[in-house]
Amino acid sequence: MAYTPPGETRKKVYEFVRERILNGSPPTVREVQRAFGFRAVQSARQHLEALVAEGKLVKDSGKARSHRLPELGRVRSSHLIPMLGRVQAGELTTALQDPGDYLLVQKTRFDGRELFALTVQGESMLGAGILPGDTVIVRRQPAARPGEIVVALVGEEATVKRYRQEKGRVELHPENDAFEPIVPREDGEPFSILGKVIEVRRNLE
Amino acid sequence: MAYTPPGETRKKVYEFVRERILNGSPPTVREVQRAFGFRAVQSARQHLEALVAEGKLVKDSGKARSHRLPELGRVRSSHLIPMLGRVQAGELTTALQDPGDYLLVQKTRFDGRELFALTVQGESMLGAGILPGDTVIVRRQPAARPGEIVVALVGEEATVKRYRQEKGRVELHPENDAFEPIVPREDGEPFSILGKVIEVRRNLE
DNA sequence: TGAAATAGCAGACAAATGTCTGTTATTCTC
DNA sequence: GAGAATAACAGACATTTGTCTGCTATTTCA
Repeated sequence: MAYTPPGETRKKVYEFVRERILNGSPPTVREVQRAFGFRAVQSARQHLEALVAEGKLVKDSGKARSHRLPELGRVRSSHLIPMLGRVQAGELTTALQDPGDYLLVQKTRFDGRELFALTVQGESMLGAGILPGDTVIVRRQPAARPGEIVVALVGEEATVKRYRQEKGRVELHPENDAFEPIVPREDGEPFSILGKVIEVRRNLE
Repeated sequence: MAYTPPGETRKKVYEFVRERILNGSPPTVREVQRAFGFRAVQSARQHLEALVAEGKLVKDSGKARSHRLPELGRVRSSHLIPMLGRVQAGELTTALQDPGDYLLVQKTRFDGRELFALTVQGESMLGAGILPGDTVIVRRQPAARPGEIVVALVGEEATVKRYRQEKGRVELHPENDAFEPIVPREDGEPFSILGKVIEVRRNLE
């Protein structure tokens, strides 16, 4: 590779490695070498070592593909959660509408297996800033506290509502005057709580 | 390691590898060996090969740490984008409020470097389902099409509004009757478009 | 009981990968 | 222009890691 101004190649190496790390496969020294057309392994290694010295990368000495991003210690730990298309009655089966649909979320304190995502249908939660087409990320749990937004199974349908306790009984409230609250009836369909909505995402592109 | 019932260890190996992959460092065969106390490398390899045969894992033959989750091939490709605290006048400098704040987004067709995130302040976009505290993900671009939601720099302040063209001039419209549209004045402060809002996220936890 | 399947072990080899020493070319700075 | 700093190259060695062949033990099932 021809001589390049100081810092120029360094920066590109960083971006290359960063990209690879984020995509789940940190490169080997020789992969960096090939990617940049260096004729010597050492050329790649030089840049990598410098980046580690600068604190832009972290490395486990001697191990293969061990470059990491320092920020990932704080920020990474991502989970893939399934996009559920339909929610089957009773048990929440992980029946995927499109088996290829997964959502990437940052792990905080919950385990990824407890999470799933749904696409919102209908306008019953407009007042809470949840629009049709929005994606809600849900943590499975059988109960909720008043005021929380939940996904509940009413009959055979999954619905997003705000959980409330009125006059000693639980109710599911929409946030849109055009809709009626759902109250449990002795004769009619009961409802069960599938989980709590912990995040809302809307794609505008 | 003592003999275990068929399938039992296999399952644990899968979970071990899966966890490691999701956390960004796929294990080597010998790391699996050590993790399970196998006295032979082959014992670990046997399980890994079986998992690949079952389709639960994917592997690049001959390469170190090359086990992957099949889903990731379709879904991964993530980017870390910075959370901008303040937006400085004129140029959008990447001045981070909290340098440790990054957001993980799935890459589609845009480059990660063109993206940043902002926390919404104020209620001017309530009507569009954008609430105070929401995070908007923005793609940097100097112009927009009518109807798109943009982040614009008005004076020294960054603001989220809907971009419109009325009577032949561009305007920034809030979606809340309590607020007035922003129109460019010859005497007053001009505004510039920083980028287009491509995603809205709200944390409810 | 005996064959088939699965689990695990032993030891080795080969390829991939990290690391090292030394050299040359280009740019920057004083 | 000389020295320092950076970039790139050459060739080698050591370790890590993937892969292979052959073996024993336990379980399953006909």
